[in-house]
Amino acid sequence: MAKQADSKTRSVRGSRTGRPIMVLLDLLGRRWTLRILWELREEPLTSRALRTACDEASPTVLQARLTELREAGFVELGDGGGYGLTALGRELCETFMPLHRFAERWKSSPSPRLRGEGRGEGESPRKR
Amino acid sequence: MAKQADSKTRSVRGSRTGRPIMVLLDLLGRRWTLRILWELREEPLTSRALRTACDEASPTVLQARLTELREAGFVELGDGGGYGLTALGRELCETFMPLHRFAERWKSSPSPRLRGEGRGEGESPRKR
DNA sequence: CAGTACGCTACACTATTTGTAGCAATACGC
DNA sequence: GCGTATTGCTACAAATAGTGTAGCGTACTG
Repeated sequence: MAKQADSKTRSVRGSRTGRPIMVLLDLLGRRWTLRILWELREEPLTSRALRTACDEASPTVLQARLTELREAGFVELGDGGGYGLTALGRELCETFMPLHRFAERWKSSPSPRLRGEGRGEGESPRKR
Repeated sequence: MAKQADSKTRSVRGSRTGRPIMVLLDLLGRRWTLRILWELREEPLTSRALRTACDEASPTVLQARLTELREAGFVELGDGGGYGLTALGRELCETFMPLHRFAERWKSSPSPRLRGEGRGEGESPRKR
């Protein structure tokens, strides 16, 4: 099925429009992708070190994500071994920096507790 | 689905540390999560409209993501029906705005073409 | 040569996502 | 009231993606 086209063109599920933001959103919305970028933000890591940093995620996915990220031009395999962000990848990562501050704020905010309001009225959350 | 604890506490795969950034990264690194936030950035949408906006994604995942996002306090179900971002969700979405610009720049940059450099092999293709 | 670390792959198993169908509750027109 | 349309939401089998463990081939070091 010729699954690999140019990583910017291939129409995976979640982005059939071809709009770059959608393709990017789809790429980043895969398991471990954001985490990998995050772990690589400071310094390059060897594949093994990256695996450790990512809570021992299975090498299968890591390898898959790393390949996608390399195709996208965000990550590269340094000649001495070890993965690092490209200039582009570093830019992308910068974009997520505010996320860290946001996460800190988020964890300390009160849990909204998901009320079944709207129209279910009263207090019957799941009765159907 | 009794497996839901507080969305900030539950230790899903990908975030066993409990560090908020990890939890957030894990939550956002699920399929459709980023897309949903993106589609909701302008105005609230009904579940059906959201589904249409997301290339007819299956209601199952959408519903799951929407619930997670509601538990996290990023999205809420308006009283008139229709999902919208909360103040917190809007903040989070702001964080991603630079992503749009980045995506545009990205699509027009040259494809790096993922060479199999690094170690020995000069041009052996990664066919499998 | 043995010992180690590297990038990467195989493969069986499990979890998540997809796609299609459909339900209950509300809102409108008649 | 009765149809009809829309809403949020769920069931469930099939497909896909991710997990976990093992191991390969290639450098390095001693």
